[in-house]
Amino acid sequence: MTGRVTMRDVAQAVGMSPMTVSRALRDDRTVNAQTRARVRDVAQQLGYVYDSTAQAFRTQKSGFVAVTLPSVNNANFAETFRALTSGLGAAGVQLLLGSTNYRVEREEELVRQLLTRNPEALVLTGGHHTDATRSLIKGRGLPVIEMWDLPRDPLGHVVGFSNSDAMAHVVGHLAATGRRKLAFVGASEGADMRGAVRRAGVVRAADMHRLPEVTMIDAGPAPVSMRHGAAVIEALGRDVAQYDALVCVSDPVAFGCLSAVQRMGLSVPDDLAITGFGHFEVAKVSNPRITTVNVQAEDIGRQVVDLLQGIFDGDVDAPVRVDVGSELVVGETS
Amino acid sequence: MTGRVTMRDVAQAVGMSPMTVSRALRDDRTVNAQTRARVRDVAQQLGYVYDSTAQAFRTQKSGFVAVTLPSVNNANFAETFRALTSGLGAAGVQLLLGSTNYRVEREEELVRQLLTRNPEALVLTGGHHTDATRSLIKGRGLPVIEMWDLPRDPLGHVVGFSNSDAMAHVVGHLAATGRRKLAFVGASEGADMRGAVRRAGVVRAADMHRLPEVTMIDAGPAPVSMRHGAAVIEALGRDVAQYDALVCVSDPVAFGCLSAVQRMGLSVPDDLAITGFGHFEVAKVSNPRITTVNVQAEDIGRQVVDLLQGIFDGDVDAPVRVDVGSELVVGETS
DNA sequence: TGGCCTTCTGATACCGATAACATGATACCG
DNA sequence: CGGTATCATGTTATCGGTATCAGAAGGCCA
Repeated sequence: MTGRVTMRDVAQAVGMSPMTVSRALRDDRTVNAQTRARVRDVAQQLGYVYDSTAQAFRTQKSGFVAVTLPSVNNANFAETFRALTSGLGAAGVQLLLGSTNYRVEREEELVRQLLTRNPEALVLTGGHHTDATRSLIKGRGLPVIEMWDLPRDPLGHVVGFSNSDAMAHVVGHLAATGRRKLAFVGASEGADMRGAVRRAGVVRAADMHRLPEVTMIDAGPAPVSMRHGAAVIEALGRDVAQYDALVCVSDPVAFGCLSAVQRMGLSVPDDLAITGFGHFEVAKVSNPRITTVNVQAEDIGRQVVDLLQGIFDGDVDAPVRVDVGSELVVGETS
Repeated sequence: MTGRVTMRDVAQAVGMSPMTVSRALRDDRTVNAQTRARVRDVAQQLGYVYDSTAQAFRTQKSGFVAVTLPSVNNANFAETFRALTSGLGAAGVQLLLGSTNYRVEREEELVRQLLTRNPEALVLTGGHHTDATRSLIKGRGLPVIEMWDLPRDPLGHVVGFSNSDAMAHVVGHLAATGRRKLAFVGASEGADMRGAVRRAGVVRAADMHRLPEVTMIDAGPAPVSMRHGAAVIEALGRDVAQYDALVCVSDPVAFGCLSAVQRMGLSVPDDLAITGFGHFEVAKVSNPRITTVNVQAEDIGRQVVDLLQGIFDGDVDAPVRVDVGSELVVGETS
């Protein structure tokens, strides 16, 4: 019934004012060293727990950075998130995470919700948003970073790479090694914009290299993963042999395809090349290793952290655009 | 300079008191329907954004549930988290996520930090905590749920399964199919308690089945994944053929082992059986499919949501213990 | 007509920390 | 020794919602 322990209680116990307690707990040097120590001791004894909500309210600084990801269940996004957490955690900032399930409407809802927590910055994955999302964000003085893409018309800062260029490298590599009849394996057209950009990149690059039209193989609604890759190839059966190469939207999909292709007795890369995207662990360990694109998920996270730190320190005025690039990693499937 | 838009501003604009605005925005039916609509319109027009911090402060209800996970970059934990997010999001609760990197000291630090946000419940992964963590939690009236384990001496509620029993099933299966010389592939002894429990389960079960002593193969500090499994087997070389079966701490590790074993020309399961844990996607798609244990990560999340809902509704008094069980899934590697 | 109930709205205080300013005690200076 | 700098602490007001109680307006009944 005594309710929670507040600074007032601690103050009373040490015979000082709450203000002194506040200062002591924040290690303010204007407070006498002995007093500081005593306050800390007593606070500990009383089981005092600092109330960040009250602080956030009074100072109008929440200590939160809001982040949206399409999905946590994706090693690359998870890696970015990990880098964000450890980088910002050191700065005393907590992350507020939301996942959009690859849908911009869901993102809108999330942003609406996250903004009510008064975050000090907003980090969005991707550069496609609903108009409502855009207008929610604009006007407010809130720093915004879009990551994992290089949007044409950014909301604020950007840390990403060109999905389209990355795919062009993959297609260039395949063309150079004599592959001509390509199929792209990805999610159904629809919500997943990053997937769509990759697909478009493949088409454009194939065109540039004067390859025949790229066949689109639909592995189902996003997110698509190993089992979808495997299922769609199983459904296709031996017909898959008509292609020289399967260009997959991600490594998990590529692994699914690889596995299914091998099961039907075809040889990779002899009968057919397969490429992935993202440099997931499975691409390095699978047998054969999958040709893929390294996107430096962790680096994206780190760059975002650096940028945020600069913003909080007031060192950033103009919008920043960081291209972390990407890199073709030739494996044994091509 | 005008600062943020508050309820006061909205109230002024509609010529009513802030209290009425507050009620209107919360859809309180005691407010006249027309007034409600008008308030909403005006709020929208002024770009008013509700301040959850102020609400949390005044009502002493944060709208947060704090969750700790060993790692987000793990499909099973990510799946549990997804289930929690979608289940609790519907109830208007937001998740505060922290990852412990499989270390109890890090968990302690995290819990300390999370508690300052005044969460309405705390969901921890696993049943091993530092004494400081335990005392931080006890005493406070905060509902606590430990998940993914069935701890002997729980802090509060529990939703999990027996890692040890699950491993016993795996070993039983191997013994029944004539495997005798087992090796366990897992992380170094140390922080990861779930891994340690699995290891102990294997040893005990092997003993029970009168198998020779189980060899421990150390794949490095937690978390161990595909590449660690592959690396440790590569380092072992053909010596691996002395075992009848590799019992791996997780599916990714098992896949790494499988891949390395295949690369050196051995056949699975003819020369050697391999088992995993967790029913990860890779186990279903790999070639051959990996014998594993299905742990229903999503179900754990759902059960935790149900439990929390019960707690918030005041329907739960005594500590609840839910065993979601686990199930051996025999694949093609054994 | 008076009394009472229903419907809607307002006034006030408060949640816990802290910014901003004020104050009391000492020390130190020429 | 008066005056000013320095150090340590206290006082007051405030951040933006909302619980609680009070009250005005209108309808209904006997």
